[in-house]
Amino acid sequence: MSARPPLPLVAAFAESVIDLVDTIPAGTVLTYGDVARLVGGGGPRQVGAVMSRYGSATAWWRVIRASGEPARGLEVEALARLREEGAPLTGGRVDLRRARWRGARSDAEPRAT
DNA sequence: ATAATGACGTCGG
DNA sequence: TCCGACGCCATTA
Repeated sequence: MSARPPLPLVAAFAESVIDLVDTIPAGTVLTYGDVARLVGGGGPRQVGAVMSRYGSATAWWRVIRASGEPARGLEVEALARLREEGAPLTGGRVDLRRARWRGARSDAEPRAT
């Protein structure tokens, strides 16, 4: 049965992360911390680890850092993708205020309007 | 078993 | 607003 490479992290966690990222609508983004909090496990670094390993099969560019900058080393590519999707970019940075996805129970993120 | 690493986050200056 | 230091948590050396 192990028809796939051994998962470095807990399979449930990895699949949850991939599934959630795959659910992010185009033009919107989620931070690593948000993903970690939504899947309810580990931390942002673990999300990054999963993305680094299996993110290639997902919309990895929709997962960015809390600073609004895309993943380290993939900034250019990610920004190009985001721009294509119509994500609000501000000087090589994503406007989390507008671009952060509010579909998955975002009831835990207070935001001033 | 201990130390270092990583697609990060938050806090203080 | 920008920069640096410390903290997190699982994997790897």
